[in-house]
Amino acid sequence: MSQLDDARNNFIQGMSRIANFWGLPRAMGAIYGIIYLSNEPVPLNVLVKDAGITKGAVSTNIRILGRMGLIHKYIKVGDRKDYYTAEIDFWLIIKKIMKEREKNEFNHAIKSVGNSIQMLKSADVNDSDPAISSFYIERMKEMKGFFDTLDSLVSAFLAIESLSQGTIKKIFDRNRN
Amino acid sequence: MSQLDDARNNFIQGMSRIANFWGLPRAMGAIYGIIYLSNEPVPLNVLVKDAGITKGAVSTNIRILGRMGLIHKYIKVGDRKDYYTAEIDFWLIIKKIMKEREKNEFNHAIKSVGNSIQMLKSADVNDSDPAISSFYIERMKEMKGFFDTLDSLVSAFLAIESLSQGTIKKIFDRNRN
DNA sequence: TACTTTATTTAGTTTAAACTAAACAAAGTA
DNA sequence: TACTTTGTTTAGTTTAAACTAAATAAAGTA
Repeated sequence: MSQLDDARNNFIQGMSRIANFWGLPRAMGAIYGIIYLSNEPVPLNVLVKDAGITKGAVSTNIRILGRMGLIHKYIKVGDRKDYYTAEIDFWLIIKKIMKEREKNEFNHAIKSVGNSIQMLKSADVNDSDPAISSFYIERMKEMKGFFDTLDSLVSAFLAIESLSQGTIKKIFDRNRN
Repeated sequence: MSQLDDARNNFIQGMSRIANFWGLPRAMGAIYGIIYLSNEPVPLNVLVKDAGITKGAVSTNIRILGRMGLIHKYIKVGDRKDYYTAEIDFWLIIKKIMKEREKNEFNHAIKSVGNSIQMLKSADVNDSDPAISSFYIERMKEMKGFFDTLDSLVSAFLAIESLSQGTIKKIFDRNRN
């Protein structure tokens, strides 16, 4: 086991932990780490060996990684194997995930806050305690405001990042030693 | 079941889903939702009833919510019950979570990327392929740069938000209809 | 056509998290 | 002191996710 391998293993382990932190399978993090640290497209059988899981598990994990835009399928002509490369533009990954948030659970949940407000606003006045109703509306609006601001924030940054590759990084790099 | 209750249930359900999305117990989201939508401190027995889980489960969930700064314990004199109130300043919650990130798993994992780079830099030159080593370093630095930038970004926003309450919200509200 | 190689799907197993039920602890009250 | 009320801890159960093993599919090759 060379020092290079040690560093690589350490990195891959870190990716596993990050995945785990985000509620994703540890193996998914490891797979991304392996592909990310390869200078050539990686076939499935290598992932099976290096991540230490079966074909089936690699297959399902890699499909999800692909959907999230973290990896890309790469096909070599005259070779039936599927190869995979890592997306290395992390801002692009975030952008893709944000774009697809319309469809996802998190967005749906956030929207339900807006729905709840609407439900209260259109509630029959005679049938509901106005003090409670207005308290609910106040609290819910507070939360909705926060989510909307967060959303604007992220959108703004991704827009800046689109204008000129690496803008944000440059701004902050100037302030670092 | 009044329209008010419908809206409340809808909101609490939304909180459960958001919790679930972040890899937290659904019940934890529900508990926070219940407390958040109460204009007075909520005792444990109400949470048991409204969230539909046992005392034990409420007890453990509420401890974690407290650690995350999402709720606060509130003690009434001459009353042995513990009551709970919701922290409604979400920026403060983020700030607290960020401050405690030093101790947490995510930060540890991110640091491991920096460690891996160090391992490569201090690797015995004679004992390692320089092409692979420099490729590894390049990739790892790319990722570390991204994490550092993200970290700076979040810190900057929280600093702005600290300077004057609600600054960010105001900036974006101006741009909304 | 039969055989190989590869990826996906499926059925069943393992594992870990979150819960319940119940014991326990703490602290007041009769 | 015994009893009540409240919260926590613990042992065991349930559940859901992620995995393995094996069947299946797909597609090329002899």
